[in-house]
Amino acid sequence: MGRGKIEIKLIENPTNRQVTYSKRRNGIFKKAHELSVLCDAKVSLIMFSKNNKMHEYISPGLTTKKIIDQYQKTLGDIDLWRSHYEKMLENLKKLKDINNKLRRQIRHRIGEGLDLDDLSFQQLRTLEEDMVASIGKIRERKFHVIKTRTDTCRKKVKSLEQMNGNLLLELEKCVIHPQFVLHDEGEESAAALANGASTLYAFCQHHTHLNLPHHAEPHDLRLA
Amino acid sequence: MGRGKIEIKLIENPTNRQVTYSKRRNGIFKKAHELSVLCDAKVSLIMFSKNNKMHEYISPGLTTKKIIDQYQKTLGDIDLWRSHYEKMLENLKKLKDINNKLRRQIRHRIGEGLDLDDLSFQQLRTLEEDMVASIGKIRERKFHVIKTRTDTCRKKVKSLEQMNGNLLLELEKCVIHPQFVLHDEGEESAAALANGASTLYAFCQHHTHLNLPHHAEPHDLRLA
DNA sequence: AACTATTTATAAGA
DNA sequence: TTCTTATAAATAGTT
Repeated sequence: MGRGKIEIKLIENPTNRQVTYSKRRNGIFKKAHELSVLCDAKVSLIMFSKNNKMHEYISPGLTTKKIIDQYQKTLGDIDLWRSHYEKMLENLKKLKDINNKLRRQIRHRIGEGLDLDDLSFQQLRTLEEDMVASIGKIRERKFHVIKTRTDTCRKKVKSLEQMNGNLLLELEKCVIHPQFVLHDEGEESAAALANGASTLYAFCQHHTHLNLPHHAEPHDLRLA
Repeated sequence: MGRGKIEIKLIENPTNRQVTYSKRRNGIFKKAHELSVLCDAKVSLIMFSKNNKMHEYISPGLTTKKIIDQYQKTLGDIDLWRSHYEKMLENLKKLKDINNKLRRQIRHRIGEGLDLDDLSFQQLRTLEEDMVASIGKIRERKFHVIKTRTDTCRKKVKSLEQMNGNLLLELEKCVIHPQFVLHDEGEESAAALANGASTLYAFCQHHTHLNLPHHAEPHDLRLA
């Protein structure tokens, strides 16, 4: 009904669609109202546009709630909410069961007395074997972590030793060619040089001791 | 629209009203569907005739429940059901979370590689210590079970030995006082007695071997 | 939002 | 109910 016939399929043009929605919505509301009056029918008409704007019509003297209540009552036992609700309850129960089983499993693995009581001898043996295997895996992982750590540490040590060696070489050059050191202080250079060199050397030794513990393992390793 | 114009007021004639209801209902449903398709709108249309017959239309791919939910949400209705429902959803989520945590804990205790990776060295050590302690408890329980078993077994053995002894004594009595045995068979009693006695003795010995293994441990114990 | 040529819905009759 | 059909009503495209 209009200038041309249209196919009943989504109107792609948004403006067009919006206009049609608006016009037809009014048309439907009018028809709903006419039906309500002409036939004394109870009509609930709820609609959401594509952009989720809501519009509703409800027969005079009624509320949407009343209609919905009657609707649910009519559907009776096939009550959408009830079945949904019951499914959720079931789900909750299942999850709780699973939870309890998991907890029990953990308590078994922790070795809690009361829970061990309901394991058979055979089950105890299996559990023990499992645990031994698991501990093995955990230790493996632990040793891997240790190894990684010590490797990293050793690399650091090596690079520091190298650096130390280089520094010492540099220092020796300074001692052999005093003109590169303390040249600002003029006549005091000899004494200052002797002093400075020994201090620097001590410094090197000190840091060698602190940072390069070749034989002492780190604290964590002793605990392992 | 029809042969004549009608006033929008209750149709008094019931037949007429019913016919109009039927026709217009179809018309409205058709319009509702067209609106759904043309404008991608969500439409819920519920109606009750004067005699409470229900009819509904719902946009394709939707349920009346969904529409009503959205309706309530849109109105911001602080619907008891909704809050209840949402609490349940929350509950479900929490349970799932707990579930996952428990599973993770178990996987740690089982020593699953990927899950161990996210434990620190310190955590690994703690876990290992825990496991060792747990294994200790499991072993304790196992040994307790073993002990109970062997004790029970020994008691059985003792009582059976006793019984055996008693039986043998009884038997000896029979041999010494043949009048208590086979007295029904009259003249054949002497030969029967000799035969019977030896058979009974063999029987005892046989069962002693089968049921009283003093030195061999039960199968389960060897596996422990 | 108003107009209007057309299509669609439907009241009344069969 | 369903079909028919004259007519009222709705509305697509246009302004």
